[in-house]
Amino acid sequence: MSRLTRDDIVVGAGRRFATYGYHGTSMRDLGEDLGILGSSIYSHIGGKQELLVAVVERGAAFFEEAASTVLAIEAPPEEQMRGLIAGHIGVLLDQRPEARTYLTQVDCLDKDEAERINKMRDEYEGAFYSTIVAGIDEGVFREDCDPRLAAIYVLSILNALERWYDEQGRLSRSEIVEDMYRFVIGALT
Amino acid sequence: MSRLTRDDIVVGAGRRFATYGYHGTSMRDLGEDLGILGSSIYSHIGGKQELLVAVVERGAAFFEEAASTVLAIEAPPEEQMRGLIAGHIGVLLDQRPEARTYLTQVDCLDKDEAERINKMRDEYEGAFYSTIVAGIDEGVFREDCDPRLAAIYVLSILNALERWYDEQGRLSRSEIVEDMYRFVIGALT
DNA sequence: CCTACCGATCGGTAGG
DNA sequence: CCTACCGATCGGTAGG
Repeated sequence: MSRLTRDDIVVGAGRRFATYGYHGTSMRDLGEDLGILGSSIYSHIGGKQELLVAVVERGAAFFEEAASTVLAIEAPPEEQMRGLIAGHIGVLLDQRPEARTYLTQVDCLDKDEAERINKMRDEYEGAFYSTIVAGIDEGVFREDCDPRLAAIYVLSILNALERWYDEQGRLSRSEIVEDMYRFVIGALT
Repeated sequence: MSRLTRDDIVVGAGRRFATYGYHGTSMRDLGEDLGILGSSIYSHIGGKQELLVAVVERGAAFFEEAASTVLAIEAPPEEQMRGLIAGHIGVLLDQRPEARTYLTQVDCLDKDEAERINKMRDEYEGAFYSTIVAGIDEGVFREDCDPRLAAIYVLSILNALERWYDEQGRLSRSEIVEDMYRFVIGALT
């Protein structure tokens, strides 16, 4: 049993926040998960709010990295969209606590922090938006479609996955990617 | 200033729960909104949890009523889907506090209540599922589409609306209905 | 990372 | 619906 690091605390906080929400988590709950007292957490971090910021930032970073990896490779819009969908689902399922906290606990952040995170979210949404616009410009996607709304729709489908997907269920991860890709491409073409 | 009814309390609770969440709302906060003391609320209801149940039940009932109104009218699957989309958006925007609480605070319910509400949600989802299956059977919707997943996707798009739609924004309600309908029908056909 | 606390706030009750 | 509380729990600190 060695001492915990700040990262250990942030990871533990992510798990709690994802399951019980920010307001549903006490520092004593979190301490119990980590095997220390609630008051001991304060030797690693400044406060509960700082912990939420750290978790949400990790979540945002995972999504951004996935998107920039996809956008770095030159590919037709359809393939880029497939990559964005696969990447998003990967983050959602591999980094579930951070992803979920990022998606559901943003309005527990202080005003300034919430604004910063929402800007990051808008940038990420931009990856989907640009891909759709490129598809329209190249004539492979329908023209009678508002790309800004379409980007929101695609992300809505993706983000909801975390609420219903069961890793032990009948559908594999790649089946989900394939089904969502077909649905989205069907809507866009 | 006449005395408040139980319904007044439930409506007020819906507003608070929708904005700050169940755990982010104290009985004193709620009392302040209503112009009474937190402790006075207990002359109308048994406890905070009972209040959440009442709000969430109202939310579920609004959606169910909208769906059964649509399904009561015989119509081709495409038109039925348009009705379900319009009805869902209507509830989401006209009953925003209850709808939002229903969509986001279910896991703050005690286990038995949560299960009951989730069954209601599944039934509601069934309206979308049946419509999609009918469309496939009649040959107007694509066959290579999992109707169970498609129903989830459509509801995912609809439910997310509450997070981004601005009543004062550039898009009218009927424009949203039309755009979502076109996206969904594009994906299903 | 623990001991020993702090003031504030929580959901809720008794009695009127 | 208010007064006057209750015990429990909250986020957080001082000092080691």
